[in-house]
Amino acid sequence: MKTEPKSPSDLSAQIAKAIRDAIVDGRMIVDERLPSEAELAAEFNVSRPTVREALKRLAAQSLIRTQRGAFGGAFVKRLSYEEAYGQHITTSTLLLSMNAVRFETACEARYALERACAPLAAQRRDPDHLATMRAEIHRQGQPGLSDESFCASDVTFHRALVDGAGNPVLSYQLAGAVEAMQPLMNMITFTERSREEIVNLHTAIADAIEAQDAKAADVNLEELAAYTLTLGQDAMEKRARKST
Amino acid sequence: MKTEPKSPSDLSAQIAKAIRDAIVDGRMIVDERLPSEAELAAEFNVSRPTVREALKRLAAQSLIRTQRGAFGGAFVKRLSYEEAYGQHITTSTLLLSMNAVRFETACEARYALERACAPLAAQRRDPDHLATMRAEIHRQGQPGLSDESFCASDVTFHRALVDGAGNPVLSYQLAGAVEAMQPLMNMITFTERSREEIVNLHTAIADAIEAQDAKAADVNLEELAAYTLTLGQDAMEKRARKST
DNA sequence: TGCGCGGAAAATGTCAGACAATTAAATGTA
DNA sequence: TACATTTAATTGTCTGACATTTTCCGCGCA
Repeated sequence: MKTEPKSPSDLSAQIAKAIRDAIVDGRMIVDERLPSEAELAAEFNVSRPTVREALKRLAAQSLIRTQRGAFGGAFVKRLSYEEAYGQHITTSTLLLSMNAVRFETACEARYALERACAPLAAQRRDPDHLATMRAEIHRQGQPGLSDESFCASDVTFHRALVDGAGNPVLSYQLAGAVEAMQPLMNMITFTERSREEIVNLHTAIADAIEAQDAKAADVNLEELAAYTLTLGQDAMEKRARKST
Repeated sequence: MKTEPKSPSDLSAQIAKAIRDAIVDGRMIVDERLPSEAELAAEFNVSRPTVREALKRLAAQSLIRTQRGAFGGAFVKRLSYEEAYGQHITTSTLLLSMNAVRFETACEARYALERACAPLAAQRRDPDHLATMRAEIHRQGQPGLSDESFCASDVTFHRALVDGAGNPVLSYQLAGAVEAMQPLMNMITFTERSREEIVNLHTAIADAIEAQDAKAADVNLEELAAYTLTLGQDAMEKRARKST
């Protein structure tokens, strides 16, 4: 665990990088214990607070966990799907919101990815996820539902579709695309008319999955993508007009 | 920026969360300056080292950047695509390596996602990315190329395909899936026979993109997926036999 | 008046030492 | 043997100090 680069400042970043590298390329394995803070401080010739800052950086990335007490310390942490999901969603959301990504771009990405999942979801047809989809469709038909709740339900529906593919790696990669769209979708005002349209398409998609008809699922997803796009563009246009 | 949860220990995590929430849900905007460490310490009733640990956590997620000197401090950082890529790739790679994801699962996810990009790449047919693909195909045909280099070239080829869709959000989401596969692919020994097969399929894919023939691209990607899967399964089998 | 130069000030980066809190192992006792 | 107690190791936090970097402001000088 040597390797001290010579970039002048930010010792804690250098130390974090050295340890991170050791973890990423397998020189340290899951649940292995790191040296104590005092030992690391001695090893890198820095003070304990500096080492601690480095360790906190790694903790923020879920690379280590710490235990207090005797024979405690920092341990290499097994990255769980849940934590990876969370990090990915946070990053994706920020990426979209901070870089003023166009609605069309995000929408295109999201539906392209979802359409990749649909055939697998149809093939596997998981009853749990199908039930979730049906439940969310029902909720979306309730009158008096706020736009935000409608959006949240939409996200849940699509997450169920993605998870229905039964591939956790796929679910992880797509979690970001689906969830990060929510803030953009929240700008849309869903009229009764558009809700009906969406619910119909959702129903068609759920039916197709249930019937294991990948082709039909794809067609309806494509239509939903096109429809969402027009809704989004209308909303963007209205915002633009209002601000001028 | 109040909100102090009551979980007992780990003050720095609580403070980091409070600030992160403020950034994520837009109460702080890009390039806005955070209070100085001393001010934050006073605000949260903790010492400066504790505040610093919290800030380092945020820095590790590229949420803030710091500047030294007068009128320096911590600023909300605009998350760039490059940094988001990097974080996503690191997380994806660790997720796969630490959770013993089956080769089949990762492979299925990767090709499902790539097939989602292919129609867009075909439609847009970017000359730069096409040139990259051709160059990598040429490299893959060179005799004497190590397995590792072959893999690296394969990743570059597929990255070019994905980037060819011309959708940065899509590229970001897929970067993890493509790059994180590399360690798994590196376990495979590529015979001359299998390299030829792969190069042929790569060529067919590049041709299809160039001809804007989405259907042909999809078919060849599907075939490549199936072939990669058999290669991977062979390699896994050999490893299993060797270890028994 | 205009320009460069230097010091003051503000902020982060780093260090040293101390104490508190927590936990597991070692030790002692019934 | 089983249980309670001590002890040692380790992280969590605080205080105070100094080093370093950078900007701003005013001063001297042409």
